[in-house]
Amino acid sequence: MPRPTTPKLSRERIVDAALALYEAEGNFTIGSVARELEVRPSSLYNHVSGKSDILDAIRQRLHDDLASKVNVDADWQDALCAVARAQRDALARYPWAITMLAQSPAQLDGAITTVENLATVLVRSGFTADRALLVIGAIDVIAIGGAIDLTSPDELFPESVIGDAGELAHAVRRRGATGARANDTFEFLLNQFVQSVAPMRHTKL
Amino acid sequence: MPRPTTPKLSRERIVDAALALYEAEGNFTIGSVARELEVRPSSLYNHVSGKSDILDAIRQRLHDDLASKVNVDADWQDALCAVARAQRDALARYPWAITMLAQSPAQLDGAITTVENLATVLVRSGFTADRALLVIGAIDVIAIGGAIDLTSPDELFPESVIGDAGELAHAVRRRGATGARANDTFEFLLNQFVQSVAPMRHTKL
DNA sequence: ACCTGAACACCGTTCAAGT
DNA sequence: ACCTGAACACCGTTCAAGT
Repeated sequence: MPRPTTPKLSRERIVDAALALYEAEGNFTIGSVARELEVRPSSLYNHVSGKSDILDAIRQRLHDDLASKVNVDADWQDALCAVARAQRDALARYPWAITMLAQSPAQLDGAITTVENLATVLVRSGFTADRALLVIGAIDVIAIGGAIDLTSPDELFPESVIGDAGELAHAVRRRGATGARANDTFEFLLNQFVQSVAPMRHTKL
Repeated sequence: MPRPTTPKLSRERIVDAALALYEAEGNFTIGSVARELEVRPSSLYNHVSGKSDILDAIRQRLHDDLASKVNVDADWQDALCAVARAQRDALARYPWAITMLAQSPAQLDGAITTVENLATVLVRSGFTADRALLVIGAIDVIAIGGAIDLTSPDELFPESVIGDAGELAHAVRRRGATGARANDTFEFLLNQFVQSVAPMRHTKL
């Protein structure tokens, strides 16, 4: 049945399917997307120019997702922490995409509005524009690093490799089990950093 | 000429070639490695079990590289900064490998000795073991995030998307051009963090 | 306008055949 | 023990052929 009255495919449906497969399996092929949409692989090329086009669309969509999560109606500490957490969580959902997302952060879409909003909050709170940019950049680094750390194995320091003695052994063994490490690290770093920049307001560099 | 007196291939030579290709091109195929070594693709399978085996070997090697770069004969601030910078630089050389490296940090090799050494320095300087682990974890997050940030385009906020007005426009325009942004951000974050943990020594949580 | 089937170059991998 | 060539299943992509 070629040429149905209502098209079986659309760019959006293709990107949806690819993203779903990516979330579920960690990757996708043209063939798997086609199978998902009950279509032959070659059909996709009527709507997208190729796999890289699909990847671009996914990146676009993830960036929009990210930008929409930011609430800037809080004081500057909360705004910074909220953005950092939202970004880390969003990035952590798609660990395979972290590098991809970081490669072209602004440019495309809502990413820049996030930055603009944050900058406004910071300047309003007494940061110079230069310092605001530094702080925002640092928050980004924390979010990205935290996201990757979140995808690491729970025990960054497994028993087998630590042994029973040494400074680490005891401390590591004291810690709760699952997923806690990356969260603790992230919150610790984020809080330390945000606190540390508080004195930067209204002072000369 | 099958079966030369001295083998043309070895596991080491294969990994060397793959790593070189990865550095140069950002990826490698079994075929490209074989061509580099003037051999047919199937020959490789006498020395490695497959492409994933080569990737594992590369990861192994990068981790060893990382561990060897750490000097722990400094005071704790310098030790932390040195490790962070060494890790960021090493990771930045292989942006494609960052996720891969972060996935299995310890386990394999010298990575754990880096952590042990750092922990020793920190505890000697008055940190509890628990806090030392948190600090080391945070340093890791900073290094990883900083490495990815380093691979981002120089202008995280390109002119085209910023416009002429707004808080950002002026600050962005004031900044020097190339590669400076990521470095500034990294050093800023690193210094802020290291300073912020100084008061943690010899105090109760 | 949109789906299809055949075809192409390429990929990783296996394995019997050579020496 | 180690390299080779043929073969396999799979990948992304193109394009003439259908309606």
